This record gives sequence, C-alpha cells and structure tokens, in this order.
Amino acid sequence: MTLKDLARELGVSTATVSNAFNRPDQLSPALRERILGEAKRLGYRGPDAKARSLRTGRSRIIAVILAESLTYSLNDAVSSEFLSGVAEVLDTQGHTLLLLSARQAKCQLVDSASMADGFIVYGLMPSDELFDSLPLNASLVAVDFNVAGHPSVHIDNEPSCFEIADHALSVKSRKRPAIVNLRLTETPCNGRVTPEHILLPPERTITRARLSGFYRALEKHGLDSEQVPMWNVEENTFDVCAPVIEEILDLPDAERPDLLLCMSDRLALTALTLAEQRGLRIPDDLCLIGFDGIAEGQYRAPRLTTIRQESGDKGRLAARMILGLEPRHSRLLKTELILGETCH
Amino acid sequence: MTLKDLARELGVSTATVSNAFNRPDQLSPALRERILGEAKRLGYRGPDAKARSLRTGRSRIIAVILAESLTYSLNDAVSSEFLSGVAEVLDTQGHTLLLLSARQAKCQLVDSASMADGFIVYGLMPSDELFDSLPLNASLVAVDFNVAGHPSVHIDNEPSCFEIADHALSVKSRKRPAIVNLRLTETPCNGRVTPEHILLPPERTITRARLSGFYRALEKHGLDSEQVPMWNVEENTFDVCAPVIEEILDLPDAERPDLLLCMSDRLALTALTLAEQRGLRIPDDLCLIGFDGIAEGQYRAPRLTTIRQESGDKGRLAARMILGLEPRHSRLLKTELILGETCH
DNA sequence: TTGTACGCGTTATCAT
DNA sequence: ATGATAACGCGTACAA
Repeated sequence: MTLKDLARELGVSTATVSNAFNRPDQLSPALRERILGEAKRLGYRGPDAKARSLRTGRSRIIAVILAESLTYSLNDAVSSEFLSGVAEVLDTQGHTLLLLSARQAKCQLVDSASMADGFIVYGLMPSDELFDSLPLNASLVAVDFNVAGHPSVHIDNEPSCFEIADHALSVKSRKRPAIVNLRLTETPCNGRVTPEHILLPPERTITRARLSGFYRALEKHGLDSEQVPMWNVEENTFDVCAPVIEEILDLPDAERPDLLLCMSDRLALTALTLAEQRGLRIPDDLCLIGFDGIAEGQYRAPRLTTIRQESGDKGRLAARMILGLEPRHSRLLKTELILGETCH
Repeated sequence: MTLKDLARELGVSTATVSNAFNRPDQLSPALRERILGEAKRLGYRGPDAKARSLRTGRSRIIAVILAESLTYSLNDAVSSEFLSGVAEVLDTQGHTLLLLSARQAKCQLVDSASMADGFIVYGLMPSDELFDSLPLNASLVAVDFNVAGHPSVHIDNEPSCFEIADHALSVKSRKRPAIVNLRLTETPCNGRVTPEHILLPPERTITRARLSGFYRALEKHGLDSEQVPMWNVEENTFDVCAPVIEEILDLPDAERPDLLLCMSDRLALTALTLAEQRGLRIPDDLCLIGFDGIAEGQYRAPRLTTIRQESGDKGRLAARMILGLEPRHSRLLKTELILGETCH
C-alpha cells in the first residue's frame, strides 16, 4: 500500500493524499477525513519515511558520533548522561537519535551518516579526515574538542582542576600527592608515567587541560609538579583502572601517595573501593578527589569530593544548537566543586 | 555531486558507477580504479544513503524501541548494558542503532520507525497498538515481554527470585521480611502497597514474575506471603526510590523489616546507602538482596547479594536474532546468584 | 485540487 | 564479459 495506490483507490491525486497527511490547510476537511479514514481501512500507514527523506533531504535523524565504542559509551555514566541530555531535546523536537562510533569501519559510518540531518561529535576523534566524508551541508557541533569551522561545547577543565586541587592541597598538608591521568600518553600506557612517555598535546585532549590545572595548583602550594608521580589509565572502567590503582595502593607505606588527584570519578571510585578493601582510612590515610560528579560517587558514603560537570546540560545544549534552537557559536559551560567526604 | 553527475563527467553509465561502488566483479578493475579515483577527486562521497534505502528497501538501521524514556533508559545501568550488547553486534555487522522510545509522540515514532529494517522492543509497552503501525514486513524481537507472532528473549525471573529469596531466608532466621516492588501496581504508587492496590497481571510484567518467586520462597519457609509488607516504587532511580526506602527505614525498630527483598539493585543500593547513613549495620540489622547484578553493586563494600542477569547477552542475542544470525525463536536466558555481603 | 517534474540511486534487461 | 538503458522505489513541491 503506497500513497499512490491510495490515491488511485480514492480517485484523487497523490498530491492531495500527501496534503491530507502533511498540510491539512491545503484541502477541505471533509476530503481529508475521507482520505484518512480510507487510509486506515486499507491499511496505509502514512507516507514512507525513506521516500520522504529522499525527497525533502531531511530525515529528522540526528547522529551522535562517539569517539569511543558504543559499548563503552553506553556503559559510562558520563557519556550516558550526555546522550540522555541529547535524547531529551531531540525527543521534544520530534527528532530521533542515531548512535555512531568513530571506531566503526569508516565506510559504514560514512554512509549511515549520510542519513542524518546533523551531527554531534563527542570526544576526541582518532582522525580529522572523518569530517571530510560527512555531507557538506549538514550541521555539526563538537563537544569536548574542536572541529575547524564548527561550533563546540566545552567545560572549563583547567580552572576546575585548579580549584579542586587547590582545595585538596589547602585542607591539610599532604606530603605525597600523585596524579592519576586518563588517556594522556601518546602511546597507550596503563601504569606509571615515566619521563620517556610523551604526553598528548594540550589542544588535542581535555585531560591535558585537567593536568595543567592540577599543575598550577601544585605550584601554588610550593610543590614541584615535575616531581609529582603520575600514573595513566587508558580506559575509564573499573576493570582497566583497578590494576593501576592497585599498583599505587600496594606501594610501601612510605612511598604511597596520601592524595590522589584523579581525572575522573571512575578512577577515584575505584581507588576508594580498593583502598577500603585494604583497610585504608579515607580521608585520613588517603585523600581522594575525582572529576565528573557522577551519581554513583554521591549516592554513597563517603561521598566523593569532585568537580561536577553537567553532562546532561552539555548534551541538551549541543542538541539545541544542532536544531537551531540556540545560536551556533561555541560555548563554555561552568562546573561546580562538590565537597564530599573523601578529602578533608 | 551525485552518482549521475559523476557518470556524465566520466562518460560512463550510472549503472557502471553504481557497480564500481557496490559490485566490483561487474566491471574491469582498471575502470573501477578510474571511477573511484575520479570520484575522490571530484568530491563524490559515494552513493547517497537516503536514495539507496528508498530503492533497496533497506537502511541498515535497526531500531530499539524502549518502553521507558530515552533519558531514563540511558541513565539506567541495566538498560544501558542491554543497549551496549545490541550495539556491539550491530556494529560488527555493519548496522547502526536508532533509539526510539514508546513514550514519544506516536506519529513521529511511527515514521522514524519506518526507516528501520528491524525492531528490538525492550520492556513492557504502554499499549500493543503500536505494533500495528510498524511496517508489516519488518522483523521484530521482543525483550522481557511478549509480542504476539514474534520471538522474544526472556530471563527466568520467577525461579531466580525464588532462589535468592530462599537463600536469604535460609541464611539466618529473619523475623520481618518485606518486599520492595518495581512498577507493579495498576495505578502509580510510590509507597506502601495496601490491599486496595491492584497488581498488574502476571503475563504483563516481569516484576510480577519476580513477586511470585519471592512468594514461593516465603511459603516454603512457612511464612504467609499475604502478611509480608510490600512497598512499590514507580521508577528505578535513586531520587524516586529514596523516599520510599526512607519510609521503610524510619519505621519504629520493632516494625522495621530486617530483610528487604528488592526487585532491583538500584532499590537495594538505595536502601544500602540510606541504611548506612542511619547507622544500621548490614547485614546484622538489615539484610538486603537485589536483582540485576549491576557493576555498581559489586565494585563496593559490602557487595550486594543479588541475581545477575546478563543484560549484555540479552542485547547481543536480540540483535543476532534480528539480523538472522540466530534462529528466530524465543529464548530464555539463565541468571546467576551472586553471594555478596549484604545478606548472610 | 491536480498534474508532474524531481530527488538519487539500484537493478533487471538489453546490446555490444 | 562489459557496459548501457530505462523502469522503478515513494513522496513532495510548484505551477497550473
């Protein structure tokens, strides 16, 4: 049953049937009633989305391209919250959400992509050439990194990290701070960062900005940031974090850090769990700070001291920009220091 | 730049260009090279997905229709894990994932839907009529509930709940068990379930099956299940669960249950957090069991005693069935009892 | 209200 | 074998 069949059946033109569905004002109410009634009776389900999107050039589909795999992104609290914000706005506006990952085979990514009306790109992409393959006219908003020629949504990573590290270092004198990084080395590294490791360039990744904030706070407190031991973790999941955190916690007492500046809540929560297992008192023996402000860190005792970034707002804003509900220029969102009980 | 333009530019037919992209065996390698080379040079990005999907009838898009809102589903660990499993398989098979919610306006849901090649329906839908509007030929797999004429994927809710409740009641004598339900009343209810409340019919919802399992275990242990107090929560989030759990925990000592049979880990974790805040010792003062086996319940101390359902496997299986990688008949997945420290 | 060109490829059929 | 032709998929938009 197609629109054309229905038109023939009713003895009206296809245009009229189309109008009955899309533009009520273009035909008499009586005729419209009749068309809709017959449509239902004959089992015609309304204009086909594929045909319509070919004709109009729009699909009402917005694609989110995630830097990480879908499997990871969907299980991570921060990106889930982001997606949830995106979905909320799209839903309201009658659009739908197509999930893509930059990790997918390029060809299939690109042609699924050409169905979408717009793109929200979340996180640092493995390469920029991807963007050359996207439809030229489609709009694009980058989140947490920049794409030349397109607006982006960021949070103020450096100041936030300065603020929280400054807080951590002020509360009580900590002799042995250490930093736990997320995906910050040029080559993959799960473990201690040595001078041989090259760090990703500042403009490429948000974690580098977080590191700068930590460094600035350390310097302010008279510490030589170069001397502060640093670890790195490649993936923000318990399973990947745990071995690295264990390596830290299992250092001899005299060497074990008494303050961990973690770049994510997942890192900090992993440290918290493993530290508790080892009988370390928090915050007395070990002080912890995180970043993100995920629910899991707050609905527990002790609550994590962390920086709350509103990932949901980030998603909502990006979605609104894509849909043209918001001016298309780059935005910087604020964060908030949450004082929990893991650092005081 | 369309395929037609490129064909004209090269002086070959559109069919040949199409073949160069889709069926290398249909033309000489030399010609194919030339076409692909020129395509790149002239900025032709390959066949347009919209046009192709109109012609072929396929889009390589699989839609997941979620019973809950996208906002909720993306933030919930269980459904995220499910989606993650779906995405993993689709990815591998060159398909993409479109997220829809049964809560969306019907019309937009239906027409976004008509783009998809297949549907995975997750959770109890508000109404069945939705399925009448879906494309007739499209394949459909239901998860956690049944849709007439289509295969489904289930877990064994009743036996699992019997098993864990039986365990809980065996470990030590508990005088005052109580049940915390999830969305089980006919009319919304966040609080104590009274005889006036009508419960959803067993065939409609998995939580009713869970309740049966609990009841069977209670009877086995000589308890009158009718007498066991029951609460109900409408949404599986901390914010909605908390007030109900507080109502339970704040009962006078003599009335407060010493065993909570919770239908989800979120419920149990909420109870755990709030109980700890009140200085209740777990499991001595209060014994807790959950359902789901989400990571959050295991990466902590005490770990939750719960039933682990492999939501990821559920998603993978549903996706494989939709893609025809798996026979299209209903399947029942096994669960596993996880002995944590919240009930012994 | 209607006729109809158009959007962009795909594929069956035909020709060389 | 290779390549070309043309019908087809389903609506939409604009002129009439």
